[in-house]
Amino acid sequence: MSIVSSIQKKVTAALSALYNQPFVEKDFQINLTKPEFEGDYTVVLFSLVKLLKQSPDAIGNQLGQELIRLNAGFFTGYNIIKGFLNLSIEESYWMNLLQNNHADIGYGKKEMNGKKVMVEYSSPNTNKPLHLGHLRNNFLGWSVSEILKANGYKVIKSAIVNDRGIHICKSMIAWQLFANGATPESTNTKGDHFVGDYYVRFNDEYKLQVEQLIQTGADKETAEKTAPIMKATQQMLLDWEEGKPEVIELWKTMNQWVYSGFDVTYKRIGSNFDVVYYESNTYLLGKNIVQQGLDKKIFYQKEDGSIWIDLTADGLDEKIVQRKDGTSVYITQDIGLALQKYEEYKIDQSIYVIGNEQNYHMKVLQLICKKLGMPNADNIFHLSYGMVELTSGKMKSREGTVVDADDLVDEMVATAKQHTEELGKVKDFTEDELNELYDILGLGAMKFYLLRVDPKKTMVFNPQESIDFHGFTGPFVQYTYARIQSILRKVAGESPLVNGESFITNDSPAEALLKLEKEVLVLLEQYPAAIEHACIEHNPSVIANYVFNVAKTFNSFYTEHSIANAETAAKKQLRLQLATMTANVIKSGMQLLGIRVPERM
RNA sequence: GGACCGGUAGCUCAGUUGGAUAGAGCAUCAGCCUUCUAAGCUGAGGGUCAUUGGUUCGAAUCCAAUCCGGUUCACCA
Repeated sequence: MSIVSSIQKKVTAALSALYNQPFVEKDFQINLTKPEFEGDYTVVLFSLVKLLKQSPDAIGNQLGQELIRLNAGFFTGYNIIKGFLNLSIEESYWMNLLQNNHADIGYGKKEMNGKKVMVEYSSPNTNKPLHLGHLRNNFLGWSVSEILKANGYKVIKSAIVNDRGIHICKSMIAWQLFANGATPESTNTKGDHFVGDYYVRFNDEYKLQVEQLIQTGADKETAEKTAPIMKATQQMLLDWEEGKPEVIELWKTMNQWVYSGFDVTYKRIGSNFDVVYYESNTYLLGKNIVQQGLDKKIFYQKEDGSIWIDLTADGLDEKIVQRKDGTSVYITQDIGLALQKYEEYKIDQSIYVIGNEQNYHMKVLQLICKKLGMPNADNIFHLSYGMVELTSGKMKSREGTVVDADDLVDEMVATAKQHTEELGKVKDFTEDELNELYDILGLGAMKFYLLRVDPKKTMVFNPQESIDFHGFTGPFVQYTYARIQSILRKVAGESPLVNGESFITNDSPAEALLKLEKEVLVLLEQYPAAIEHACIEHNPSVIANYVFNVAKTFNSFYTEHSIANAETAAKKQLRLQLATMTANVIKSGMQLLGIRVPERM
């Protein structure tokens, strides 16, 4: 139990005893005491004033005395300033916290709770390579999965691959027209980039044809519909749906190119999936659901045969669920897949990591699932995240203003290399060790950068300034870890110091905690709460901010006080444990973000 | 036009259930390497929390209106 909730309990008990009436935690508030005042935690008294009709000072004094009377070994004193009751905590509490948890690698993580969650993320299109926006999605999906695991959930990571449809046919047509049989191998190009180039090529050609048609007198709309390359693409989609062998063959080949490219990127950034759904397999799902919905009169049919649902009573629009030609639409597939997920895995919760441009769509999806009476429809959660914009504006693939994922990774790793070489601290590393370090640092910087911001907010990336390695960054946190490891390595060589040994012994009683030591401890105590908070909010930035705070606070302590050359043996032992626990929390927290930490850097 | 999201320091972002004098990083300026890694530390300057009104002991936080920005409202996916 966290110290805040344990104080809450004690205060509730004391109040009930004093005033002979029941109190709940919401009747008052517990905060960390501001550093300028004496004390550790503060009870805000104002809300009690109303309930008890007494002055804040009177309540504060009664409560303070009662708390100390009931918890003699826990609270050591109190003071009241302007309606705030500041409580001081017995030092042994912090000593015990450190003593009991410093070596616990699983500190802050919960026992398995028997619940299953599916996290769907990444969900790429197979017509172009991944860009910065996809990276945000991937890092978020991964991190949220790790956070759920740390909170005791069993997590199934899934992806739905958008491998069919008109956009896929566009790159296929362009390849047929312009490639002359070129392949990723023959051009020495990464497969996803190779296909993406033809997608761009399609758009260039299409634009050209539309302009030509407009010049010969066609209006814009007709031109866009009748451009030969577009007509060919539409024909190809029909051929694909009919299963025409040469189209299927080309489709398979080109998708395979993309997958092999994606594999490289996913491996590099550390994404993987337990289940991969392909839209070419799922796009017919949901058709029988439409029939059921029609029978139950949740859906209705228009004269032309198309099937709809009326959501106007819920403040939304009317939504089509099946076309007049009997084919299913996007939302129908999603309903089908949602149901399939439940049936296959019996999941308690289904999380979709999808950009906020789909907020409306996901709202509709959930509502329809509810109306259809699907099990667990209430436990569908859209983890909606904001776009990554550039300082110059939005990323647009057609205007060539996308930040390519592979390029960015390369750049980050190269920057890591450059910094490392300039500093010259790891000259004895082997080639392999160096490359691993560059990866850890480069990717760490990138992931931290994308995860430290609240997911739901649109964020801005400046390609000129790129991503920093100083300050509120991944490498800053990694550096703190590496420095601690350096000390621990050094001390491990000394005998007879045993790492797990208590710093409180009979012949050397515990010395008072210094201000900076205590600050670190107070923060470390909050780690379990941070993990829980991050889970409830589905928000990795909680962890990123927390872990930065820990690193920063530890660094202040580190420059001020020596660990290996502490004043006394007991102090040394305490600080070694403090450093160990800090390192463990950093490593654990970074792992929740999908970021590795180096032993040296 | 309807719905949803956002607006906090020059820039990028925190800010818990409404709590004490609104915080970090970058950038700028001034310091700190003979002692555990300076990718670090210490300090300074920098704010009409978009605006106005309301709720109350107390508002960046809640409510209303307004302004600005974004997303969305397809027989596309």
